[in-house]
Amino acid sequence: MEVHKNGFSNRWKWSGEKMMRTHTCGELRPEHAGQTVNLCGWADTVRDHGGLIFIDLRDRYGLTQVTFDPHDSQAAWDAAQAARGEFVLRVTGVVQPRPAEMVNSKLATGGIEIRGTAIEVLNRALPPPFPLEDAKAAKVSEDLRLTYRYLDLRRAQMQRSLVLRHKISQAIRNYLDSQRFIEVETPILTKSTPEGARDYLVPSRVNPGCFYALPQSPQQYKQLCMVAGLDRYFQIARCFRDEDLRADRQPEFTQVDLEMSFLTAEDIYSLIDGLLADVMEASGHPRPALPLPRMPFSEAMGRYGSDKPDTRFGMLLTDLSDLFTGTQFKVFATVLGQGGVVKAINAKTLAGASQGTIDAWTTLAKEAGLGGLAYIRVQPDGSWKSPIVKFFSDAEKAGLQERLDMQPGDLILFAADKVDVANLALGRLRLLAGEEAKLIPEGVFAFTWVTDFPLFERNADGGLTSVNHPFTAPHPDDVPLIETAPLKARALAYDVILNGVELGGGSIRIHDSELQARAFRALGLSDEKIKTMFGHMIDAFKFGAPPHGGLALGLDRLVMLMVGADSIRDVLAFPKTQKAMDLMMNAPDKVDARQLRDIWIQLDLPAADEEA
RNA sequence: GGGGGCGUAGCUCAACUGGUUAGAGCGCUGCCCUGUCACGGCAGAGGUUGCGGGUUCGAGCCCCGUCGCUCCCGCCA
Repeated sequence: MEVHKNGFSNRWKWSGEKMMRTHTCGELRPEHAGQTVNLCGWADTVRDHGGLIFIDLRDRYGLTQVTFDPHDSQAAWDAAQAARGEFVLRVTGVVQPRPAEMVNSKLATGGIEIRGTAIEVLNRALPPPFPLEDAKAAKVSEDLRLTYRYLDLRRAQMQRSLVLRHKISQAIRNYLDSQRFIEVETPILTKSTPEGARDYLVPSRVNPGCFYALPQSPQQYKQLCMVAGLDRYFQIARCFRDEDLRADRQPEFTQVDLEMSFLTAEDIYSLIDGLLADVMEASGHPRPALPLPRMPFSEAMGRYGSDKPDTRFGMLLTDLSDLFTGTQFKVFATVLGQGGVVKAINAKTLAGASQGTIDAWTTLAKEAGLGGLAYIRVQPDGSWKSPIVKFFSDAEKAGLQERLDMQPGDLILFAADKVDVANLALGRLRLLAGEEAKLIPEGVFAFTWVTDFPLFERNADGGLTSVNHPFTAPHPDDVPLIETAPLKARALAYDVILNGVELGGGSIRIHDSELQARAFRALGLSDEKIKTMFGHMIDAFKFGAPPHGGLALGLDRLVMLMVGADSIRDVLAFPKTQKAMDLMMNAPDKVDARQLRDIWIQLDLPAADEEA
């Protein structure tokens, strides 16, 4: 079977006379010479030379040049004069190879052109409000592109992204099918739960005062699928979270959600390793070496200052606490005396960073909780320029020199604080400095697993929250810590990271109702609350729940990284703005008072907004 | 909720320190043009400088507010 450059097999062969087109605009080659063809598409450009008119006809598959010469057909030439950009056209003509000097090597179809004998304007078009050439459209303000998204999506670049997204979804489905997974759809109208993000709520007409929630993920359903004995479940599932947006966060997004029974974490790692390798291949990238690298959470935080380490470059955090034990430098001595740490990164080549840059980084370090940002500039002659080195002993200087491998041109940035604060601050600075120093290579795909996440963390109210979610199994060695030292307990939880972006994560779940109850109690949930919120899960686990676990991958982020986009908006057909608006549909919008009455909603808005 | 950036013709941008009639390229319209593929040439139309208020003899420019888009923190896996 012939496979086209666009990746789609050529399954269709038109011959019926009712068909509007015989070929697509990306298909014709010199071997089609002499054939009479029909093409349909949009006028990409119209170049009218007076006597001779060129129209580049465009569809999803490519671009084909059609010529209209009055000697071929006076009527077609007359009609072609009316064509304008983005008109929808159907042309009839004869495929003709181009003489060597007229071949357009930039076009897949550049070896031929169509000598047009008839043209039909299927639809006229207003001039588009912004240019549809990729190079120009990339600079157009995004709100305009979003308002006319159907035009933005005509661009080759956008179509490539959507096609690749489809290819990736297909690769994932094929892979999981080959691994005995079955795709199961779970409800979109479901129940609100207290953990996690803010829910999108949907009022119930037939149950006054009650609300569904849109799922933040199909988490509970997929676990219940395991209790049901489905063994291996997956779903390419839409998820909803009512939180503020980012370049990589939309209010609705898509997860590759999966769950399996009778497994260990190793089974998940190798399963997802294979899946990601297939995704890379489907995206036209080389398959990564397997198994993908792994590091424990403690190492990610300690060396990269992040739970989603960007392993494309070094500049790792170096712990200098032991070197400065007993130092005369009061700032370090005080921190160390209180059980804190002194850590540093070597921002290679950035000794010449402007004071403005250093000031900006200092501001950022303070936002991260640091008291200030100490630094050393290593001068071209190897000497150190710094407000703090005068406090260092010779031994301390020698130790720094050796551990940080300080070379002329280097900039050393110090953080002295509680370990979590120092890691977080240096982790952020590392990313900025790495970018500033151009240390982050293009076109590299650095995957890593982060394993052994903590089970709990302290929340703003001083209580405990699940790092992952409350069904996450503790590490078997750490079960007793749930009551005695919950913050020290590790979880059987893991994230998979690509280039510093969290692609997804998951865990082995608790399948024992007793252990699950202990975990809920550690979170400070009352027995009554456990029953109303999670009673169905506890009940289910009493009926023979198998050991199970799983993971969810952010499909939007995965596709974004595969196509090299900066935002998941670029790989979504119809994304929302930062204020969660759909500018094309103008959603959300006000609704009729009667609709509100039906669902028992009464608005009590500030006076300024009382229309509607 | 907080901090930063942006907002001038359909699009992308320019407009000195606040100073006369707000310009350019692309696009659009008309005419000319038979080998272009970023076609070319000539002519032309097109502006509530996001919106509201203020300062000033005078505001695209300064101040206050507001709206929209965007990046980040908080929030969110």
